[in-house]
Amino acid sequence: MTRELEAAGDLEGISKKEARRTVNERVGARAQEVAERIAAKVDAAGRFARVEAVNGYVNISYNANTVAASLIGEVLRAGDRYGAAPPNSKPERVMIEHSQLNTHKAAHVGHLRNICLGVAVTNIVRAGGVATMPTTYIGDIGRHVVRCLWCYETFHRGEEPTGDASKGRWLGDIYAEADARLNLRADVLAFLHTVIREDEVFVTAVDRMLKFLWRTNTVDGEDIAYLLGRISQQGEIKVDQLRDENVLVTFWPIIGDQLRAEAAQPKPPEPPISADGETDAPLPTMTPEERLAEWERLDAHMTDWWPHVPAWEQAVRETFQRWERKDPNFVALWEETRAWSVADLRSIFDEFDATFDAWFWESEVEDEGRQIVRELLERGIAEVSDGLPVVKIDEQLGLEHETYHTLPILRSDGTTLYATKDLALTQQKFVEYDIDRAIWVVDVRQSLYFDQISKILELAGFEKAANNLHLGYEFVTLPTGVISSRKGNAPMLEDVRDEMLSRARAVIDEKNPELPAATRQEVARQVGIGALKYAMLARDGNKVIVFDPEEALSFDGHAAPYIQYAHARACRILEHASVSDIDLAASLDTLDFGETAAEELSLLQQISELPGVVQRAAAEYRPLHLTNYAFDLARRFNDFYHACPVLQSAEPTRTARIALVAATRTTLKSSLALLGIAAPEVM
RNA sequence: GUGCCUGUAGCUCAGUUGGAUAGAGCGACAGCUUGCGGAGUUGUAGGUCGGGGGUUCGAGUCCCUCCAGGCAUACCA
Repeated sequence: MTRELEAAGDLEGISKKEARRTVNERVGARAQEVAERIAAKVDAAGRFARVEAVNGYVNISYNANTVAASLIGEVLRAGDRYGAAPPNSKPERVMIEHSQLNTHKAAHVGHLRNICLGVAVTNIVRAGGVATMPTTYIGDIGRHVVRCLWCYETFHRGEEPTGDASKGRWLGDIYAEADARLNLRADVLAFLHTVIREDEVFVTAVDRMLKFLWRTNTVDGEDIAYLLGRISQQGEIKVDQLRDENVLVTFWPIIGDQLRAEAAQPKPPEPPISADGETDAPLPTMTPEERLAEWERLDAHMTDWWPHVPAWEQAVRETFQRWERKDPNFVALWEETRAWSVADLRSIFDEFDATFDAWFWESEVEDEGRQIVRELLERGIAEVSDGLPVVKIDEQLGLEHETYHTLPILRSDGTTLYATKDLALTQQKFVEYDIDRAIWVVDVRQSLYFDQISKILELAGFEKAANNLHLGYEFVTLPTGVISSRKGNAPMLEDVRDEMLSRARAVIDEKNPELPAATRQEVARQVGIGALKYAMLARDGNKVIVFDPEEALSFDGHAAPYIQYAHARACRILEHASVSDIDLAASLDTLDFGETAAEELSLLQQISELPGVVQRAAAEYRPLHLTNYAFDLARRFNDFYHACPVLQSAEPTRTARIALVAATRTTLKSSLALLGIAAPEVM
């Protein structure tokens, strides 16, 4: 009917939906009747094992042996490449930039998601038949590096890491210290603001104590008046409003006394929820214990750090200028310490199977970035606003509605921003490498930023800017809340990795103690890293991952070890069977399952779907399709394993089932490999 | 304010260009090994698919609207 309408030209220029409606109207019969008529016709052709009409659907059953033999043959021939399209069978050439780690700074679990995604997307797009070029972009210069080196020179010159910690890790600790020093005032003020806003007991108590101090006349009265006002109004305290900015150091112990008293008190009963379910105060974000802990953390350096923060900030600015004018001493120090971090980065990349066709460095695109900023200013695309070079993108595009806002492209002191460098690199990618598309695998919070970069380059007449794609993903949080280096609760990538490995090792030592130690070590690595990767990939990109170390470390259920275990079992069966894939391939002509079980058909069906799943995952840049596929495949294999004896069954079923197991093993391995996950043969 | 994202079982999540009775895992409870590995497996319990409209033969899926939460929004990266 569709064909008739097409021939008559009735379906031209109308939507799919309208077309379907038109067809339905012409058919003029109920779906079930149509299905029955079609079923009868198809059945008459005699090419299928069974044809039936159910609920308006036509179910067609194939001849299992014929289809199975052809499918299994295809899988065994393709081996590890089963599921992949021929290399470079699509004309596109794509650069995938991911794993943008920093030197002089430790990586955390958030970076883990990026690495896993980047590796998997690269594998999958390549398997989809597209030429891929994985690249990374290392933050080897910028504010964090300057802060780290300032702290190193000022407080740790000549020191060396102790114990077996790497120099890169040690440098990361120095960066964390620099951050803590420079952020002390901001942290203290933010903490006070939170406590003042959320805790009325605190407000009245501190208020009372301040009044007492005022009467004793030991500190500047105006400052006390200011603090009293802010506390009673539950507003923010601003240091520049104080006459003596060190006055907070004087009050700090008083605050601590009050917090200690509150934490020591027995918990007040839960406030009764009123009938309408409303409570008058917002829920506090910190318990009394947490408040005290945060106070104690800040108190450790309140007295000795607070007065120096402004001078330190000035020193950091000066250090920045040393980089800008390429002070030889500073550059030498930078090169030496950078090498320490790079060694660490390489080992992380090795461990997570990230390989790159090119490494880009922030330090190498600063000059080109400045050049582009100059051009943009000369051509009137950029302008200087309040001393700051910016592009008013909406204005430039003539957009009425605020869409792309305004992007600063250089700091007012002439130092470069991330944007300065990205403008240069983005252009460079297309100019120096023969690519059709460039993908950024970066946190979704930067999506506006990448739109801005693309639009600015388009404004500058760089047409290929439209071929940039930001593959965003949501961030990783902890069950206790958003990761914040301020609170110091972000699990470091290396710590998480270490914990996964030792946990995996403990499990295999318990389950399989007779394996050689070296094998257990290697299997623990494959299982531990695999579980970590799967946890990072088995969630859609637009969902936040709540990273619960306990859950990620559990090897039960919907997780990589389940799939790896299915693979190990399949390997075991084939080992007992002592048949090679070649022998099996030779026996395919006479393959005979006998009466096929539902579990066998279900497994065959799943195996046959891998190529399609790969295509879809590649087109959508979504490894999630493959994590789901691999888990489903493992589950169907387990169903089969329990329902259908393989080695104990009689010929010719025995050989047929062995062939099916072989095809399953290959497909499991192949689909895990696309995710960057290893498939151990024993575990 | 504006833009983007999210809302499906107690918890964590799948759900294909709209298509058959909305599925897994975890947690809970009750089973399975005289068989190729129990990191397995069977069953039970658990659902106003955030609310309300609309389009359609048919909506978790598409459109509108409202609610709730998150993120972004000029010198962070």
